Amino acid sequence: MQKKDQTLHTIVEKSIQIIQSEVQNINKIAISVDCVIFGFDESKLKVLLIRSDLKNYHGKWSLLGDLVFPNEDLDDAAYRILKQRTGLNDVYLEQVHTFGKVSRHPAGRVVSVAYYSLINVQHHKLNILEHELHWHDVKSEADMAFDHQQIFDTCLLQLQKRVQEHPLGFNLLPKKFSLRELQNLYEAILDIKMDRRNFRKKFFAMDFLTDINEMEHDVAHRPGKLYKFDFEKYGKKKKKMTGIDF
Amino acid sequence: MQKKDQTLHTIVEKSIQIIQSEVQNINKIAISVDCVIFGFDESKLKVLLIRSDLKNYHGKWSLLGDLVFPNEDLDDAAYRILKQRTGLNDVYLEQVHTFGKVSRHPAGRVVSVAYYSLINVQHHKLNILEHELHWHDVKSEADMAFDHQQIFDTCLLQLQKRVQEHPLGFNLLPKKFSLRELQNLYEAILDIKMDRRNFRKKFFAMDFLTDINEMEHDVAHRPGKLYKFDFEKYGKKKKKMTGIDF
DNA sequence: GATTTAATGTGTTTAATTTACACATTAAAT
DNA sequence: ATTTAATGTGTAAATTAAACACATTAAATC
Repeated sequence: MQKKDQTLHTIVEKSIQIIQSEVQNINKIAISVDCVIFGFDESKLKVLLIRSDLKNYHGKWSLLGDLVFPNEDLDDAAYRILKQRTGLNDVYLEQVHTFGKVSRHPAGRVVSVAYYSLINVQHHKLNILEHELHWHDVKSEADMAFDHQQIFDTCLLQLQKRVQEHPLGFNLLPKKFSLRELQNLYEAILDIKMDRRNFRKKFFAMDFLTDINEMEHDVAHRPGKLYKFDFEKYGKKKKKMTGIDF
Repeated sequence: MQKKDQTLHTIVEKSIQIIQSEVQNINKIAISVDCVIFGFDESKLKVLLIRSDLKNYHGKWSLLGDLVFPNEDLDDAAYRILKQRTGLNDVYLEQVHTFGKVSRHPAGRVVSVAYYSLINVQHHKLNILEHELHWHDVKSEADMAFDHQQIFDTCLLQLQKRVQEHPLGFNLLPKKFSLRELQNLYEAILDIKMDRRNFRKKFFAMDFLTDINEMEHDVAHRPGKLYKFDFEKYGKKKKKMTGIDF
């Protein structure tokens, strides 16, 4: 355990050196990506955080990020981090905002491009204990390093907005899900309660849910039917969004 | 004229050198901002472009951009460009997306943060002829350098979305405007026709337009009433946007 | 100054969407 | 057999969006 801490510390220190060599003396700007990785577990929206081990930020939580390589596309850097930390390919990933205040990073000038990502926690069983990773409930405040709280807030707001306009949410669920799970998901993301009947009516009216004639198992009450989201069908219809409303 | 061209050419070559020194040898990443500056004139949505003078892109149009200084906040860099090119302070400015493909810029690795800006062309009478600046109608295709077409498209889409959710559009209009001008603006931005009566009804129902008891002048028909947008009143109400719809 | 022109200003009806709301049913657990 | 905790279902009311036509006004023209 001590040895692991030592290793971590070394890695972190090395990272700092790299960042400093990026920005010191030559007085240039380094670029990093930070990923807000969302998961959904036990009807709660979670975010994947890692312990920071920088001097000034010891014990604080940090988003998952890294410097962008000079010969690496920005998006590829974000995918690399996701792969490293979760072992997952083909995750939903979306760029949100770039944070570029001069003094946002203690090690020097680092401009950070923020992404959020949606993963199915069922598929992700690895690496959590290996690194000091932790699924944090978004409703409880985490003590975050740097400007990571701001980055997180921005990404959560973006997710809340997007999830009402596009069927992103399904990336957080298993392929097969009940309508209760779907509603719990929306309620967790938007932090509101919804009427069950109207919720169901709305989704059935959209006509993108396929009844797969299976039921829930292992629930201590009447089991619900399971559905899949028909992405193909969705892709064919395009919604014209027209309506001034503010 | 030849002399001006010569000067321009020198400036451009110097820019290239700077960019190259940013990225060559040391193999680092440079950061730039590119601004999509929108204006509204003669009932048409316009974008401010400049002639590119890079070898490979001679004669093509380019967005207004520059490298970010190492000790300069990202947003400040965007404001600096706007001030330089339009002479305007206090313009509406919003970050949209960061473009970071390795090979997007011919001079080396440059990651560019795209912003769009909304200005009132009435206030902007300067600098157009000085530089090779040009207000380009967004509905006619411009032959653009680099990936600037993509950056522009992304920003226009963002504007179209935002303008339906927030009262941004007024930044493109004079303080006092008629409802026809307002409708022309929305029709130009969204590239659709709207019903005049329903449009008026909607804006009156919002109750953010102040009747200032003035009329249009110099129109060859019955003059309309002029209004102001009450930003203060708007600031007090906050719209809950809740409704899954895709 | 009479006429033409090109716009402004105004309401109602219909359709579509959203919201509010209650009870019988089911499978598992006790 | 009973309790528990959820599923599954429909309707009425309210709100919002869409379609649609005519009298009025000031300037420009004849």
